[in-house]
Amino acid sequence: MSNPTVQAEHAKQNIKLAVDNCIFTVKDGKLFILLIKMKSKLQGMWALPGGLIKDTETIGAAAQRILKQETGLSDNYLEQLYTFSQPNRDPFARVISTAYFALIPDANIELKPSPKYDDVRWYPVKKLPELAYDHNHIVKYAKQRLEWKISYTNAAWSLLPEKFTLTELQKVYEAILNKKLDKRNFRKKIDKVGLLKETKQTKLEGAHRPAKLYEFSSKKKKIVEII
Amino acid sequence: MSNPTVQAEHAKQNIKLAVDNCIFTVKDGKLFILLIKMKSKLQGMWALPGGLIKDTETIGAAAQRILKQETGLSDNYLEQLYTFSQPNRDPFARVISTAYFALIPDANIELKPSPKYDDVRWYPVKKLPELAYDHNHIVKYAKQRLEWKISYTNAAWSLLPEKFTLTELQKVYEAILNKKLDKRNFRKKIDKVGLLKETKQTKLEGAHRPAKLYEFSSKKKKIVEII
DNA sequence: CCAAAAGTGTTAACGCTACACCCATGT
DNA sequence: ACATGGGTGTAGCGTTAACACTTTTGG
Repeated sequence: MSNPTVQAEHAKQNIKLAVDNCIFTVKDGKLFILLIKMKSKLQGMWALPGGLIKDTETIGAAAQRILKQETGLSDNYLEQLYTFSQPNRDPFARVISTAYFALIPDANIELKPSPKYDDVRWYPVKKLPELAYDHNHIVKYAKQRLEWKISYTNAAWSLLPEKFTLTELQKVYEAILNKKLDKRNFRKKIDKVGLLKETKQTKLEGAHRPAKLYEFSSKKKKIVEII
Repeated sequence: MSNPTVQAEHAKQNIKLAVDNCIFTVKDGKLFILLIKMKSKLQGMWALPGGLIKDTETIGAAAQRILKQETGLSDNYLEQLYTFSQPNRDPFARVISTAYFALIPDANIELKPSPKYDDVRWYPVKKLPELAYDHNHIVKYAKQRLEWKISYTNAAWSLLPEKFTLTELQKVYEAILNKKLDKRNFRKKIDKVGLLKETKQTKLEGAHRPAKLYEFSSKKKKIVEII
């Protein structure tokens, strides 16, 4: 550190670095996002689950750590979204936050509210409350990315259980894109992409023909035009 | 700051925040990136121009400030790329860096090496030297994004002067995508997108038919499938 | 008149969209 | 037998990719 200018700049900087997670799931054909209810600062407001990163971890690792804390899940689709840096985004300190977004399968997950928060809940993204900080803005950004991801990559797979029917898959797409899709055309495309394989099992649910169950032939992330 | 946990975390964090710019241009049908030669730390190595962000500015503003310092240019296409956070990416301190990328028009720009650096140069991206920190990695990432941008948005316009010929435009695409394009199909697509308007001027250059000059009918950023 | 880049249309293959009926099951 | 969602094919249209010759200029 022989350069005094750099040293001076270093000394001056007084900024904290955080991560905020946009954790999505689809349930009953509706898109949900995980929110927490804040204690202490901004008490009672809903916000994205997040936290400061540690000196020795990457931001991605921090996001994963927090995802696991909130949902118990690991090894999911998790992707850096954007770094938000408005100086006044946090009224209490200069905090720059890197947002991540994660997709988790239909969540009959035991949410375990950590002592850090007053509550944890899945909120339908169509009717979000006013969130703390710039989190409404972050969620808006995340929704756009999600739409893109689901249309152009195989990320949808992360929202489904191990085995699923084609109708369930289609419902995931419809929930995220917020529009109806044609059943036959949808199946043609899925078939063309060729990432699914039939299982011998079927799913019987209600008074109608049982549906074939499918699984992924590979779980690698791919860029594939789907819709 | 009533929560002692948060306070403790705050107190512990010892991370600096920087920005690194990937500034591209196309010259003579080749893609270039702006690099600086380092003084002091890692002396003699080439690196992306960057610097620490200030307590009162956004990261984007920092990127713009640095772009202006290096090239004198402002008001260009400038976009956040990714935030790189490997704990060991900077051997001297924990520095997390948000990379930006910028496109500037064919650069007969007076590069003014700031006293911070030993040299500033345009490097052809096809033969980059080994760069400082994780900058080779950042550039790789930036190249991918650039390919995508040029294919699916009107970002190419940022690489051209006010008025330009269709062949010049095509050369920009060919340089970035690193492949030849069909002249007639290219022009059909450009025409369909409808963002250009003819001027009455032509450009005469060498012993052949002069080319019509075009300009943009709008400079707004748009998402448009082009190639 | 020759060299060099500018400019210009057509055809064939492919992909996308719209659309309607039979199937397997539970009650 | 009927109600419910599962499952399947085709025709028309638009988009893309491949391809070659004429035009305008300077030398």
